[in-house]
Amino acid sequence: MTISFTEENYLKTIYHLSSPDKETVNTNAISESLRTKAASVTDMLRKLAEKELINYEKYQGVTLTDSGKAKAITIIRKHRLWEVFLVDKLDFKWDEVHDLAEELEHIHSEKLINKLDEFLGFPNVDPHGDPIPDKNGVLKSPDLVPVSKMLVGESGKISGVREHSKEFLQYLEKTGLILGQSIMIKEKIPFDGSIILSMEEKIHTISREVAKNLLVS
Amino acid sequence: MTISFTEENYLKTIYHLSSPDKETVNTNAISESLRTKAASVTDMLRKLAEKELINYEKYQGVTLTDSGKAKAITIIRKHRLWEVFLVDKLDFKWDEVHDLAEELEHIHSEKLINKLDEFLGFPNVDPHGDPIPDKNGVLKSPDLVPVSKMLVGESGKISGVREHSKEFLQYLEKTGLILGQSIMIKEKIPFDGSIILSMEEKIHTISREVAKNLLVS
DNA sequence: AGTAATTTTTAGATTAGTCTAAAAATAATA
DNA sequence: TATTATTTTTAGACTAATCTAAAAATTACT
Repeated sequence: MTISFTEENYLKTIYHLSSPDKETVNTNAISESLRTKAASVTDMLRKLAEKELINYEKYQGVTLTDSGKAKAITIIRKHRLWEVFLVDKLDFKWDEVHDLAEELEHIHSEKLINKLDEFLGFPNVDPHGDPIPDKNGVLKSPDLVPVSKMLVGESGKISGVREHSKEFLQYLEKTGLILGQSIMIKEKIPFDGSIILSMEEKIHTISREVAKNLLVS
Repeated sequence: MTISFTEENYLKTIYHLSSPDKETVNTNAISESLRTKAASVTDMLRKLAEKELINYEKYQGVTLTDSGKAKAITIIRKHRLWEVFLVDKLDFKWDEVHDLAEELEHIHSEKLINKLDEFLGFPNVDPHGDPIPDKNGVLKSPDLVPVSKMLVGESGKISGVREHSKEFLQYLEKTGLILGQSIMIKEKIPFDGSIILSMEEKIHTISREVAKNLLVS
């Protein structure tokens, strides 16, 4: 069964929008995420259901079937491996690779991706700290916590981000809050949720928004 | 101006079908090469002419404009660089990379391709001996001659192929007629055009068809 | 529970790329 | 040159993915 570029994007989006606790994803969420209209989403959902890639009941939202989930995970694997390639081998910056990987993830060749995996040394995470599914679709996600959830006095290592926009990543880069850095929470401001932390002997203040999107282990 | 995947394929095909002596390409040649119907080609030609990528007069065939040619060369550059990557870095065989490169050549990023070029050490030719245009679209084609044109007693180094099918490349591989080998013409059989040559002290016979598609320098 | 607000779906249209069948132009040949 | 054969184009239709506008279903709120 062939699966189009567009269908792949829908599957990936549904995968990203579903969480372990609330698996079902609704039409509007998908349309927002893909910047299409809800009506277009409905059409596509019918098509994906036809192909048994999703479970779909009118007005009730969707979940991925096993085969749909497998497809989505393959795409994510490809996306993240390409990101590693771009950063590690071609010297791209971590804030430059997302859009390119969105294109590369649709190249159809299992052999290619497995050889790329090997070439890169079977990496476990991509440049943003996101885990890379293995050849069999197994994804072991290290459990990371957002800085916003840490308590005063706790420390940890920056290990991932929840938001992949260029703006956010460039801000982190500029501030020095990059993967691998150790931080310690000094103070939490109740008023606006901003957080004061120390890193390499220096003091930094980050907003609640940033704290929520920065993950430590 | 955006240019679609399909439009790119038409440009590339037109480029490949035009030769220095007979630049204009006709509808049927394109439709055969792309395995579409002539009617579809006509539609697309109108569109490409509209975008000033080709010169098109009804019933008179087409030529590429400068901008169309530049686009075609960029695609060919990408194709060939990806082939080098696949063979040199990922250990693909030279007969496995064509179709994959056909997909990869449509990834849109000048930065990517220039970084890839650098990563590969600015190669001059792809795994089949085809020259790789540089960043500015300059393509210096080493002039190769088909084995079929060589005279008895002449020798040369295998440096390219005219045909990229898996079948042909696998045949060459099996026979040992690979790039870099030195050969010497022993005899040419007038009856069927087949050629007897020596390579590494051994004698090989190749058909006219093979001789026409194997290039030496 | 009944009404209002929101979400989702249907209906009908559009664009890109393709197709078949038939018409028109060009090329080949008697 | 007249006729035939070939090539190319037009006309009209189809599919995938999208859209807008309106209808239907669900959810939220008195």
